[in-house]
Amino acid sequence: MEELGRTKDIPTQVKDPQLVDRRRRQIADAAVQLFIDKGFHKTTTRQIARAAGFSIGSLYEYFASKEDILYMVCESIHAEVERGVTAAMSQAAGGRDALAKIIHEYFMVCHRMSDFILLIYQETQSLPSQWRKRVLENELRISGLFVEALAGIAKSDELIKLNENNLELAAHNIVVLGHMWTFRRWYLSHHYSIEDYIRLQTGIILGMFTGK
Amino acid sequence: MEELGRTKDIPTQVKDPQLVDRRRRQIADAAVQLFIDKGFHKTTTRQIARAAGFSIGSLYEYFASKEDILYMVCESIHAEVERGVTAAMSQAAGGRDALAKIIHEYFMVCHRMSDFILLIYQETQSLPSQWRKRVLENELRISGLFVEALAGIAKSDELIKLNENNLELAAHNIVVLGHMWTFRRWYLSHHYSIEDYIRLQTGIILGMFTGK
DNA sequence: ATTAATCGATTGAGCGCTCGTTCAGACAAT
DNA sequence: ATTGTCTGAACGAGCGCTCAATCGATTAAT
Repeated sequence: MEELGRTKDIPTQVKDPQLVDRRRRQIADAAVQLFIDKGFHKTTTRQIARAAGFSIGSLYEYFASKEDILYMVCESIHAEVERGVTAAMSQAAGGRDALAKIIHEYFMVCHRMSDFILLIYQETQSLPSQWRKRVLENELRISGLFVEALAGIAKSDELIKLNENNLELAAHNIVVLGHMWTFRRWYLSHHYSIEDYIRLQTGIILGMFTGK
Repeated sequence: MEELGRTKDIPTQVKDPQLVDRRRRQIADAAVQLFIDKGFHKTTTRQIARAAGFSIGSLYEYFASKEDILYMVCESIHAEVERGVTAAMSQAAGGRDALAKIIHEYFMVCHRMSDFILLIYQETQSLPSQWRKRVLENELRISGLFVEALAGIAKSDELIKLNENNLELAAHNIVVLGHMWTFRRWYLSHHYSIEDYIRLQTGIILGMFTGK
């Protein structure tokens, strides 16, 4: 988690922008772990402040509300996921192997960010509506990356069964099957290693497109 | 929602078992709607009692804690889903059409129970651990129904690519792609009707198994 | 060089309030 | 009179958030 999302819309009392950024990073890093461990509602603002290393008063110099903190956490998670996904895609060449490669990289991102992705599934509903909307836009933008990638691959390969609707839905399926490793790991991780999971799912997913 | 799950383990002060069942049903029906609308943590016990039609004191004759109510709600949702799924499977004959039929029925269950399934995704983490475990067992049992169904179909059809691991994972995939309609409906329902969704996904899923 | 004034950043006790839960008593049925 | 059920006022812990006070550093005045 090296970069905050677009959080410039969150108001603050503090003048120095660099300081704002540094403090918000501290807060986000502390908060995200507490949210993962105990959930958003059972985490108190005092705990966040203490974990971040300063007082409750200071915390409210950088945020207007507890929900603002959750929003920033969600933004930074999505920023990190998006970075991972774009990195995966820039590495990929063309054709079928490219798809397998992208799936592998993306699923590893999901594996690495398991707790964070799960948090978004569980706590997005706790956001005020205008920020929930933004978080869903992030989610959609990430899915869009897969739509583009699939479209590119479809051109350079004989993947017949991909008309427009089909392709979009297939992209969402891939995204969600990556998430599945996070929200079903209570079962999956006891039966498959991540590499097994990726190998099996890749086979199944490629089957989606090559079926006669 | 016509039947409670196995809730006999929830303690109560009240002697008459029929009354316990009736009151708990009242409470569950009231609570589930509040939980869906506002979330578990933002729903108060007083609101639940009022919506159920009696006082806060009575509510605590039938439950020991707010979490108990959530547990019963989750149980009854899973009971309803399981009923829907078993009903779908008992209708199905054999072969490929059977699979398509099961998918159709199951996805319609997900469509009908959208809010409820979403609630389980969001609030399972709020349960005390011994009950969270039970809820996940329910989820696993439902997935198991699909494993059995797929195994049965695999015998009576030429679905080659289904070794044991593959089959189990494919079952989970179907379950999750049904859930996907619930937790991505903010996007999907604006682009596909439920019938479109089922038709497209069925094509994609069948491709999973018939790939060369 | 020393002091005074100013400023942004930080603090934490405390405010007002809500929550989940309890319990002493009311009521109804037998 | 006893038992089973229901009531809602009362409790007190804990919440998000505020704000008057303080701190430390930088600047201005002497």
